[in-house]
Amino acid sequence: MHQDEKLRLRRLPLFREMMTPTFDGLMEIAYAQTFPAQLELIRQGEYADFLHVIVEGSVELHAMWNGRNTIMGIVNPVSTFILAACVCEEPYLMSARTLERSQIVLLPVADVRVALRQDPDFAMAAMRELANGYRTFVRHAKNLKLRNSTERLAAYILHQSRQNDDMDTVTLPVEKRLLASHLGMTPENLSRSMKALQGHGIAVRAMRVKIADRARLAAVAVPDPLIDGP
Amino acid sequence: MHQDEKLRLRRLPLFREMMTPTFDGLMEIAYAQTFPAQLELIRQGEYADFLHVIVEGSVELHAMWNGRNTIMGIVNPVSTFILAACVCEEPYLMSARTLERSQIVLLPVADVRVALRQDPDFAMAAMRELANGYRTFVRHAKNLKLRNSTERLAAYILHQSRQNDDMDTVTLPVEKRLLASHLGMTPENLSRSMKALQGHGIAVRAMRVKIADRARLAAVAVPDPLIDGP
DNA sequence: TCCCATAATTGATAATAGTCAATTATTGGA
DNA sequence: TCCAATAATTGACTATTATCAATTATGGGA
Repeated sequence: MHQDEKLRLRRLPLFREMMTPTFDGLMEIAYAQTFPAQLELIRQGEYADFLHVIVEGSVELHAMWNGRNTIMGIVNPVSTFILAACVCEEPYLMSARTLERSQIVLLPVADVRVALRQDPDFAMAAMRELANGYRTFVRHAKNLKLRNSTERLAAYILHQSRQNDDMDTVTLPVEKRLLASHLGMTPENLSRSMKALQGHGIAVRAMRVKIADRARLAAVAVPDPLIDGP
Repeated sequence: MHQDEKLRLRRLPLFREMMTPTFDGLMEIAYAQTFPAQLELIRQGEYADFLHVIVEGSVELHAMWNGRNTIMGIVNPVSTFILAACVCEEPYLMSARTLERSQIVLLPVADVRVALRQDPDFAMAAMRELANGYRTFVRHAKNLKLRNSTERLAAYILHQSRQNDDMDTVTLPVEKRLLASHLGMTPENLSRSMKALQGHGIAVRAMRVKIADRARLAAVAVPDPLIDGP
């Protein structure tokens, strides 16, 4: 663990407010590791051994059942994942795989649990982190149940734009087939939905989506912070 | 708050391990209230004022968007709901409505937050509660994305049986139209899926489902604790 | 016990989404 | 720069799910 990595971690909501001794204690036993692309970091059904913090690269959370597979989320730096399985001492519900070469900091769960007990600020931060994770999946489920696939895509594009300062051009952060899986549709259907939305305010060229008429796109998406997030 | 209500709350995972003074302090400002059926307790988009504990009756969590509506979960005694919105100080993502006459204990969020800071055992329990809620919705999303509607119904029936000591006769705990919404389908489709499953090991008479051939039903549902819960 | 409001079912049809196969783009390495 | 592997798109078709309308069943009060 280098000094500047420590500092980046320290800025995370989860670690920002914890006491310095607790933080330093955790950092001493933490280790950073660089993984190649497409590496399975976590397999669903196994038990948590480390809390993961992604420092560089990107990681996909996915789930499998009966030969089917779906992407449940994509994690970008700097953030933690699978805190819930660490707290519960129960098996992972999702697998995690690097999408590209990624640097990950690993914190042994036993030490994390000790730190949680010792440091009320850390505990409060973990609670907020868990509450946010909970809310993310409530939103995901609402999105799936209340919108059809074209509406989900429209909402996704608007939300990406919003995350980027309301820029009129959005560059999709992942391959379309991954995005399709995340949005709960097939790649073929994503393609057709994109085409359909070209009659509703967007223009598409490869990974770049230009929002030509925001109002028309919003009329399809009907954006809602209680689904799309703030 | 009567003494026996206090005791019932005290047995909940969230309150079981907290220190007695913290618990008693919370109970002093808590108040129990009985609500009629079909009463909207919480409206999505509003801010949390009370942590809710259902002591008797049942409550439905639902979400609305653009004129559409879906049931996200059903809460039975004795358990808490909307802890996440309390911790986050952010708006509710779901509404809550009594399904029948229900008794609910209300704990002002401000006091809950103070107790969380003061009592590490309570904080740890809250963390576990949030982690479990998180996992519930991960499972819900996996169920929606990986299974089709008949498979979801089959899995639901098997899970209900499992919850009831593997009894061969399951009595649906809610109206079919509510179950349909929870499972992400229309009532008409639930009806048709029930009929389809009659060729796969079940017999249905009104709200009673008899599992005649568990193996055949399981062949459709492919039960998985990582989706259906333990 | 009967009645009636409401829930559940059924059939017909439409909308939505998935599958398969073929073609066209794209992109990262030699 | 080109080439090959992979991703994306397209078309035809199928499967799944929703909608609408009509009918039948159910269960809680008078």
